[in-house]
Amino acid sequence: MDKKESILLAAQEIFGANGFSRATMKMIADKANVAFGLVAHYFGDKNKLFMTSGFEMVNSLLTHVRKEAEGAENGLEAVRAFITSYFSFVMKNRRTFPILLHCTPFADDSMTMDRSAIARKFKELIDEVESYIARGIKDGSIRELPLCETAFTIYAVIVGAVRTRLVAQYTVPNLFEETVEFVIRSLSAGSRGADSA
Amino acid sequence: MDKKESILLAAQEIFGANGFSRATMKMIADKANVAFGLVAHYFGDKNKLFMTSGFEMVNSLLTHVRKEAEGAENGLEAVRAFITSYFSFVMKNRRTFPILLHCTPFADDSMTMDRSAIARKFKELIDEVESYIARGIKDGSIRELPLCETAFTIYAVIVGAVRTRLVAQYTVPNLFEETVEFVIRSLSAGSRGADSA
Amino acid sequence: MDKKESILLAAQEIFGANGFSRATMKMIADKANVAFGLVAHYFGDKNKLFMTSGFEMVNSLLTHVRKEAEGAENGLEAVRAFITSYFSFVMKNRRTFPILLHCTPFADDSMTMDRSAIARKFKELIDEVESYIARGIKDGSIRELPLCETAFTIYAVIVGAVRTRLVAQYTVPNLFEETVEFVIRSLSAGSRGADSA
Amino acid sequence: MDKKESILLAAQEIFGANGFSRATMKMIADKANVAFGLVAHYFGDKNKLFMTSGFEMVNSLLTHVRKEAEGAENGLEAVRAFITSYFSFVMKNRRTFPILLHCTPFADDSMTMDRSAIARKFKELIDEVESYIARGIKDGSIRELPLCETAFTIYAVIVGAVRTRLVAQYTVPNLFEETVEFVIRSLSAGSRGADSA
DNA sequence: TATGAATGAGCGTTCATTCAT
DNA sequence: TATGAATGAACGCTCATTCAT
Repeated sequence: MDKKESILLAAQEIFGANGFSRATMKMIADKANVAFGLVAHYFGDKNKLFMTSGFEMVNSLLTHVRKEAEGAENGLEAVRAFITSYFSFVMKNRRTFPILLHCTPFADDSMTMDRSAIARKFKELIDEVESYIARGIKDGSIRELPLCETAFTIYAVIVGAVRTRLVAQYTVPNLFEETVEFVIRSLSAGSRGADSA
Repeated sequence: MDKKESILLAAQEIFGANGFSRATMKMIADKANVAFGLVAHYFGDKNKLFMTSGFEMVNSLLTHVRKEAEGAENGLEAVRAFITSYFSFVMKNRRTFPILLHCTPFADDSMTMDRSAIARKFKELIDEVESYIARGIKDGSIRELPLCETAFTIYAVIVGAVRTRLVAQYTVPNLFEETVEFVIRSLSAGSRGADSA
Repeated sequence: MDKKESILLAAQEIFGANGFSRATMKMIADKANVAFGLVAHYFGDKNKLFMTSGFEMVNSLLTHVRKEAEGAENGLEAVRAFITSYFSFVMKNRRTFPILLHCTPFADDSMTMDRSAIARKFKELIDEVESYIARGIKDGSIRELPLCETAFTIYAVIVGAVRTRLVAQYTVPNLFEETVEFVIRSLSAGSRGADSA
Repeated sequence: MDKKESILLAAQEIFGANGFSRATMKMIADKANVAFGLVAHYFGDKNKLFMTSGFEMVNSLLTHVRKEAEGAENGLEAVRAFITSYFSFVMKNRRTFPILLHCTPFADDSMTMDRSAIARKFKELIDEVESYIARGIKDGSIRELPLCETAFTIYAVIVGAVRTRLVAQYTVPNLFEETVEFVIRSLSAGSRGADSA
């Protein structure tokens, strides 16, 4: 792994664990085992490094969830696949994922950044969900619901659950599994919701 | 309004808008129109002021939602009243509420604070939801569901929706209303969920 | 004990234990159990309080040592009585005496104060010693020695011993007793010094 | 002279002239003609800089006095050489030596520092004196005296004399010379003390 | 490509002092 | 006599940034 790569990885970990403000360039350089001058050399200032770190992560996430959802048999199952693979991506990248809790339009840290660029990027994820819902309504697996609001609500559920798991660290054994069922019940066109699951 | 009170109000606004790290004592003193030395005089250091600001807010919130939920006819309606009054409290206190997006076990900022005190305080809110669910299962208005996971999921939905509205600022016209229906559908014991609503 | 008196006592303890810079008006007010505004009310600013505290102490010391030394049978014994009573005064006032380690021309703290006033005050102590030496040379109990240098050296020995005991806190069991003998041996006109002791 | 070195020198002067509390990092940086951030860059915080400044000085002192005392013909002369060279070191380093009046177990400033580290360092000086006394008693140049108490008393005399000269600034022409004779008389095994001198 | 010396704005905090009550 | 609210200068310290090597 070359030094540039190790800086990016270190940045994701440090920003994820500390947020933008508390993270320092020196912490990142130390974790990457490079001279701290090299960080600026490759990535410019702190803001740019933060954005680069976050965008690289959200692109990985998008690639991951799209691949999992694309084989779904209907819209409802595509939503299920999206949420399930989202959570599995979170757990697989426990060390670096938290950068997205900071570099997100839903995050406090983002409030001093280039918000529109971040918002546009994350909108891709929500649009993905919205397309599954549209498909589900068409194929009959999802009941008639407003597209935009429902997509945002589903993403809000995911955001809330991930924060509960990674940040709040309350012990809730089957949180992720129950979150999936919670959503499916609410969407399902079939009587009695997700009982069959 | 005396100066002590105006400092607390200013602290809630400034912390809410900027988070702990970016907020400065000077910003708070300026907004409260007092000398910055007075802040320390009344509230001690920045950490204590942050905690005091957050706890005052969560206590107001608790009082508000409990009052609204206590007259509900059954468990399901109590959940509805909780969420509805939670959202109305958020909108009524748009300027000061955001302190709770930071002084929360679900917040990035809390990661350097006295997490257990915060976590205990917010647990009161989640326990409130859990009690409504238990009541709903008993009275037949809510289907059989795991108590703890469901309570946390509902709270996660609320957290996510509030963040979407206050932080992300995407334009989603009926987000709060649809969030309520989304939850009610998923909980409702009746066939076809919340169709009657 | 009235409040003014208790403030002075508290000031001596706090200044003695912390020195001028680290001592605060609030520490003094707290120890005296009075509102901190009262300190300034009675004693003016911090500088004046420090000087007042020190001068009150050195006057007590002067009164004490003069009374002990005045009955001595000869000059050498007067020196002995001076040193012995000086040390006994130190130990009897362990809590308040250390103000003199700070409000002294030999102290670091004094370097920003009105040095001449302090120097003049302490010169009274050294002049006292010098008068005993003069008397001893005249009555034959002390050998021929330069008056000024010897007086200062004796006072330096005392200063050093008190610092060793009160500040350095090395464990030296008979330090004060041996210090007295050390001085007497060096002064004594008799052959073989203080052997008779 | 590089900047690191000039900071250390400036620190010794500023700490020496003002003590720990009144000295400021800015004063030191200004005297060294560097940005104040550089002080922290090289020496960490104020406490560490103070300790480093003091320890560098005491090491120089130890090296100096040991070299002077090692050629002495007997124990008494070793004591004389120790005191004489101690005083000459003081005068040769008038600007920087006073740091040792503050970074000493006998100093008021030390009362908030890591006292044990300082105490241990200075004990080397006192042990040096003690070894000379032991040698003198053995070779007959020094009378029978308690080792520990006498060593501490001699060091106390030195401390007191240096304070009189550097801090109190009374005019006492031959203070250092008479201090040496004062000690020698008190130690000397020969009849009539140091009369031969 | 790689280093770390050097800078100084800006932060939280302390505290002597003043003054209305 | 007695109180403590109110002020702001000054402090130690952190850290992003620049730049010569």
